[in-house]
Amino acid sequence: MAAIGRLAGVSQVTVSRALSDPSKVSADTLRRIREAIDQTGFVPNALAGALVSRKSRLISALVPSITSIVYSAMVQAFGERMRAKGYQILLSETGSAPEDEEDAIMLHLSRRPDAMMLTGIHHSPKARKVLLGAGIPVVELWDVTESPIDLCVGFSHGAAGRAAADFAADAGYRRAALVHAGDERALRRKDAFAERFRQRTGQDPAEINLNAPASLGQGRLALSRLIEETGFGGGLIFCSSDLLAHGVVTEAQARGLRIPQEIGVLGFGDQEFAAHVEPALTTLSVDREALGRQAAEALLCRIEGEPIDRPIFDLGFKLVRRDSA
Amino acid sequence: MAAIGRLAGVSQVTVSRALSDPSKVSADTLRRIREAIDQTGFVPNALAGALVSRKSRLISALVPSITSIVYSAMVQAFGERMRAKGYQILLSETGSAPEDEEDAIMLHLSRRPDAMMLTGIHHSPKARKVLLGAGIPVVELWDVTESPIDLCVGFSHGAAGRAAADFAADAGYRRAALVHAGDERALRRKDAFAERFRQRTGQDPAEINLNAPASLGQGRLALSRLIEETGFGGGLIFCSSDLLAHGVVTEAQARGLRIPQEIGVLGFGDQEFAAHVEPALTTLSVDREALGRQAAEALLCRIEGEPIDRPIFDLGFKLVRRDSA
DNA sequence: TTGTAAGCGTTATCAG
DNA sequence: CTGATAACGCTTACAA
Repeated sequence: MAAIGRLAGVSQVTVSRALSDPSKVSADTLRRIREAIDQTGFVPNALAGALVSRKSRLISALVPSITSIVYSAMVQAFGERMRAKGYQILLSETGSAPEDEEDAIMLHLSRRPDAMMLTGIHHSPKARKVLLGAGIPVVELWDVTESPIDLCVGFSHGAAGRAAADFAADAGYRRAALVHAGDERALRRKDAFAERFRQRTGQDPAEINLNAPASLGQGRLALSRLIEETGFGGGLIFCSSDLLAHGVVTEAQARGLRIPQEIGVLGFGDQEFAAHVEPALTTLSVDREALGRQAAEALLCRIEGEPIDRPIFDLGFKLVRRDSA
Repeated sequence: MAAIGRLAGVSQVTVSRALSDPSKVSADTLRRIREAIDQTGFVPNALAGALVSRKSRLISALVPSITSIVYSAMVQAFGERMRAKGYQILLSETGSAPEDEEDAIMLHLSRRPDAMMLTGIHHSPKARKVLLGAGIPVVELWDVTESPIDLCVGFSHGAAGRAAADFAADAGYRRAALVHAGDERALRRKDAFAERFRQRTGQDPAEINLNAPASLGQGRLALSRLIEETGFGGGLIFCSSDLLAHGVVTEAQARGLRIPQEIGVLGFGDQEFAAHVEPALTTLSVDREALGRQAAEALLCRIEGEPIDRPIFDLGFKLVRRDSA
């Protein structure tokens, strides 16, 4: 900046002002500064700016995985809103291990983000403590709790599981099976489903825990295992994601099983393809974009010091009935 | 750090050393410093460190979209390798407009990343200039060129299109159609396919430009339009992504068209589901993880000052013949 | 509207 | 092994 100032015949501070608030500088000075910048290809150092102003304009975001459309669509909406407000996103994948999340949190905090977005409401005690001490707004996503670190935006997985079980019972299914990828929130939906389904029908659902990232191939595998290992002969299959549900549908068709007559398939997420699969997937719809947008909005309020009446945002879910169940 | 030093009875500099290179500090001092850090919940300020050391340990990555598995899988592999080496990823979506990319580049550069990853080899002249001036390693992904900004890792889209056309001609297809989402690299594959197919068969392929993000629904729409608008009656359909191909397959089945007897479907990418679709997709396979890993490796070499004999990495592609064509 | 001075929290350098 | 001192490149007072 000092060099630019010399070229434009002004001091370094004036260059700083021209860049951060052009209205504070005379039109002529501004023009000369702009020229000097164009000539030299000067790029201001945001590190130095953040250091002294204590505002990094950086938001950190921690998600289990970016290859899952579930999280990437949410981060996309989150990032879009943040970018519109002049913030950049520092994104990290944390996997599913809590200790990895803790490391990632420390690393992110060292960059002094203006706010942080976390996935889920389960964090190590140290992570919680450090986050509280950082004094920045924090939003926890994909779940709701009465005791968030700061803010939370999500929905109740217990309620989602019960809604799925009620749908199954109401639709007359007497048997059910649960297919899931082993992620913590999916487990809670599954447990809630099992409990409610048992109450309603007296039957225990069969269960396949894939312990692997959800994929079409895993979904096909799940139906095969369900039939071969548990002797599943028909009923409703509640999958922890639409991708698994799509796999189950594909495998059912390959085996000549009729959907929904012989087996019903209930997905989760209402991803783009759900409506276009043949037969179209019945699924629990979650608005991932709304989740991301609302999280951004809430953080922005906190950053700008606006009051928030209730830090818990329950965005709910919707059961979308199509043709697979 | 000064406060930690006071607690541990040492100077601020010693604290800095204990953190950056524990071997430079006596065991006893280290222990006292660690204790003080645990007590206070101190998190070092990487902004200040980066400012003075001129090493931010930040790598910026620019991709068109993170919701496309094509890019997210690549970024995942890239990020994994970088994280293992102690770097963090500053990720931004640039969309497809070159001027947005230019803005994103400036913004990223202001954070003084140690290296930068770009998607594609087409950038605005100003972007090129600024990048060259930044003096950091740059890798361009998903394409190869004889004149990269610094490094490039990818494959030839022209060769891919020609390989697809040769496959079609060799397999005896006399008619072909092209379905694509309008992205620049897909257009080059398509053009190369069209030219080669014309040479080989004397026929011009029909074409559907969806001008929308690839999705299962868009793939179904594409086949409908192909049949209704162009009167497509059979032949090979070359899709710009597996997702579109999956949509075409789904729509064909819904219409009772037999694959590959009546229409052949050739995808692009070899995504996870390609092998599990019914019928399994024949596709051009691109190793996205290898792309990300190789890009990381090349940047790491540059950062560490190791010599690179040839800055152009052509990772190629493979035609995987399955059942859809 | 512009300039001066101070300082953000580190690392690098040199000395002991 | 440890400490003092000087940057790094900005923003924030405060003064002119």
